[in-house]
Amino acid sequence: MKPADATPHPCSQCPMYRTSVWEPAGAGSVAILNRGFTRRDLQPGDVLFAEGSENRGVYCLSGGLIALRTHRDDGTSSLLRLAYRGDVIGFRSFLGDGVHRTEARALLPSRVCTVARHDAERVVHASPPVLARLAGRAVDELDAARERIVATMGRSNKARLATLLTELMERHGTQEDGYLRMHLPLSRADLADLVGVQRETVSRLIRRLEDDGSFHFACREVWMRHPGMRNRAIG
Amino acid sequence: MKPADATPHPCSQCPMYRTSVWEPAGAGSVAILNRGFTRRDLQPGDVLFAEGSENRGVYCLSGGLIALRTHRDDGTSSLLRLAYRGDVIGFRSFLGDGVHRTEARALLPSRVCTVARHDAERVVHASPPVLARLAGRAVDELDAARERIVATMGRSNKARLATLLTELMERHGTQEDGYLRMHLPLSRADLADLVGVQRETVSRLIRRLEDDGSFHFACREVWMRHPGMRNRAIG
DNA sequence: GTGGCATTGTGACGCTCGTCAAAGACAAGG
DNA sequence: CCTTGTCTTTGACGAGCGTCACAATGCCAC
Repeated sequence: MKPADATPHPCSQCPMYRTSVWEPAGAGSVAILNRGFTRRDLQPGDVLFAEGSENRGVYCLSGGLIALRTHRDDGTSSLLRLAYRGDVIGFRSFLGDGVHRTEARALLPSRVCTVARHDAERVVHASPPVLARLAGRAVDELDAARERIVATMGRSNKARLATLLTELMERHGTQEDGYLRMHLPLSRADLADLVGVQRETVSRLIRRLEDDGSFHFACREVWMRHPGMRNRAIG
Repeated sequence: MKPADATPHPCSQCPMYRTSVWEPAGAGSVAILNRGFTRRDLQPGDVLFAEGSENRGVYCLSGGLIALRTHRDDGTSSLLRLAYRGDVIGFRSFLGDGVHRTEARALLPSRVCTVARHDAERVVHASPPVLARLAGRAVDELDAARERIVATMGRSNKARLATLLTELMERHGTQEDGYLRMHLPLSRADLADLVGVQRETVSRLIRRLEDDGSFHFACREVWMRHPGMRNRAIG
């Protein structure tokens, strides 16, 4: 039989390996991981899992952008979270009741690493530190949700939209002679969900941000004044 | 030496024992639990832990009512959660970075069972199912926070206040010739925090609920029409 | 009782946002 | 080309809410 280090950890080549939830898996768990590990590429619009469906595994996003939404009975939906590289999704239903309460849909071409549910359960059972990391992810999500609640009560819609755009710019923006520029990965309706207002209001908030000179919009193209360059307007 | 069952589980007499996070503790962990287990009674206004303080343990509420708040830099605060009997608090910082992000303050006379942090860590290490239950609690909190976000976007302030009052009535109300009556454990400011509006708006929402005939208020005394008795007004 | 102090209710005002409606922009498909 | 559907913007209107101000109430210590 080969020594244990002959079966490398499936995430060992991943840039997010150090903070991966699977990183603490013991030697025995690595074999399970390798068996239950699959990769999948998603195109924009592809659904990784549907709301109400049964959990089939724990997903780790190795690249791209995935939106987690809930749908209300009146047909409207709420965008609850954006997942980027290194984020783990599906752990809520994995740790909880086994049923997804959100829909995961790709907004950009994305790649997810999946550990099938049964194998994930075995790994968690054999390597409790993996469970501890999953719990840590749950706490992070809880913090984010509470931060959103607090921000809703304490800051104006315009300020929250500006913050959201700044965060998006950090992830999707590119430098362009003094400005930051990005192609918005979100529709106006999605922006509205994240800020907590109606679509039309987002249009008006965008207009007011442009009036302030901090942003310039052309459909989904956005220019933003570099942080620190507060004296020049855009456009 | 006595057999293992000579040291009973410290929660074994608790009405919430079956769902307690400590219930799955193994025989060895029970000894640790008994050593690190303390009870504490809180009076209204007493602070169990302060925002920004270091986690000193995991707290299980065996009775009463505790409010978890965050404070913003402008001096205002947000009431994030109400904890009742059986709820576990302090696990966020225990599972996370070790620093409380909320303040826990008793609203009613309360009793908390505490497992000191060091001992809790040893128990979790020795009995992974305990960690799984803590993770489950984190997921529950996450669900509650997301539910609140979704409700904020999808329902009117008046409807959310009515829902909140109904939930409070279920816990604090007593039957009174066809009505439910309770003494509100929350100030108007706290109600405002939970609904997500200003204090004055709560006063006006209350007036509108009274105009509808569904509630009657006298300071902190509240009467509510019994669910199903929709034909009679109150007052 | 009296004097603070916190809590609560009320009024006025202005702004923001939700809602409804309509029109333009754009891509996909026939 | 036109049609269709989706996304986005704009306008008009009204209701609701935040803000400020002030009065009323209740509570507690003295």
